Amino acid sequence: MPQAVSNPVTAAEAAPDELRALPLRERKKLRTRHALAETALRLFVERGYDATTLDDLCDEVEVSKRTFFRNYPSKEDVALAADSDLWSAYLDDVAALDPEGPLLDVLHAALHTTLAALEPDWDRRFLATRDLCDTVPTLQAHSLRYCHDTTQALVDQVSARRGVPSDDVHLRLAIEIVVSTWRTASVTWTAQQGRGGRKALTDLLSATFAELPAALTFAP
Amino acid sequence: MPQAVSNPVTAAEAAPDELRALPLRERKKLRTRHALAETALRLFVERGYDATTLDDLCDEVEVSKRTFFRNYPSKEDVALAADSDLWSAYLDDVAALDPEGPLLDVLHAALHTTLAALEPDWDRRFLATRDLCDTVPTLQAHSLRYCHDTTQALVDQVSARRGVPSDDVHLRLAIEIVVSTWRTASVTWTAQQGRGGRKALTDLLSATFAELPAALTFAP
DNA sequence: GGGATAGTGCCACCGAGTGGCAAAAGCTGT
DNA sequence: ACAGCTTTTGCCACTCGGTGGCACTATCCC
Repeated sequence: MPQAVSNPVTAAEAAPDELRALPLRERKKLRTRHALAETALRLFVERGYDATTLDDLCDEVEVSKRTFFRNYPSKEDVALAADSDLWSAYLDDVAALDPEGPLLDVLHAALHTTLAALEPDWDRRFLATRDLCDTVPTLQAHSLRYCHDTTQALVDQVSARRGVPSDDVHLRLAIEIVVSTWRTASVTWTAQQGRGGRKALTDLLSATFAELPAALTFAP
Repeated sequence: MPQAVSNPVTAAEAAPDELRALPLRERKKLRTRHALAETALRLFVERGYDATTLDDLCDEVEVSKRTFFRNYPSKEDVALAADSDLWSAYLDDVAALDPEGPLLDVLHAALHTTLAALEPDWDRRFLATRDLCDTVPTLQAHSLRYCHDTTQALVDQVSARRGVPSDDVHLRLAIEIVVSTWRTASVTWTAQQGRGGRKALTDLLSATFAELPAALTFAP
């Protein structure tokens, strides 16, 4: 009697190295997690976000809806996995940093570090996610919530690290500006369909940071 | 046989002046709109956002759920009516403005104009809304979407008005910074439970704008 | 008055999200 | 290899937010 294999590894997406280390159970879980995010992004782009039900997605990935919700708290979150990857890596990187010098420069530099370390196909996923956000209001909303949560987490982290009170206006302003600058750079990059890849994005980021002083006195 | 009055005016919230001008049908509709927003805010604060179902709300206001959705597109939107009031008034005010001088100053001044013109009880509603946002993630998300939509609308408006291309980096940066500054001031105001009322809020806003240059070079 | 024109209520329906429990898969010992 | 334990999964029933359709009522205009 042939054994029913529940989660076979397809030849295409074989052995992702680091996974080999983990126990089998964890590997399986991570694999369905990735399959869910990947398939969700594909379906959302192909058929549209609203037109794709979670039942469709779960059919495609061959898991139950219950399993989906054990991996992602909501339909929005699976669509925004690329955002989540960015911000959680960024928070880790900033935490691992030696916080010397002007805050804006430190956070700017850390962002470059984070971008450089993301997986190669993050570009594509992030770009697709941005397109989705531009057409689906609730995705835009939740994407902005990620920014906001990151802002708050950064405020807490920096305030704890250096002796700044967490309600310091300069602290919050500076961090809000960092995130706004990132968003502006990313909007510009997205507007040109991500042309130039990640290098173009990081260049754009630096250029946008450089324009901050001029923006304060901008008088068209 | 006693006539069934569908929407009687309670003594407490009588004749709001300007409404008298409108045709009866519109007046009724506006009244249920206000009742929905007012009651929703009260119930959300009293019982919690998630614990309050739309059926509860509709029972209280004595309208059908269908009628609710003819007035507000979602549960989030009725909770964020105060945000919506602010931003739509702001967009109108900026549109009616003569756009001379540094953009940041113009938009800052317009925000004061808007705040001064809002109804007296807007303070209370806005403060309650902010508290809700701090505990309900989806409200936070949709509140941020309002900010983002306003940002985008301002970009379009200013770019059309003056000869600036709508993808100009300075333009977007400046407007993002205005909104970030507002959010920072409003967070500070909320953190102290809105002490000092609207005057304190506008003072805080000016003070926060004044700290922008210092924030760029902030080095704790 | 009477007919056009909203706005409303009701009903059936879909999809997102949750709780509970039994089955299965993986991880131990021996 | 097998029994016993833990973790993960699948299934079921359920709640609630949100939509479409249609009949009904209230307002408006003549």
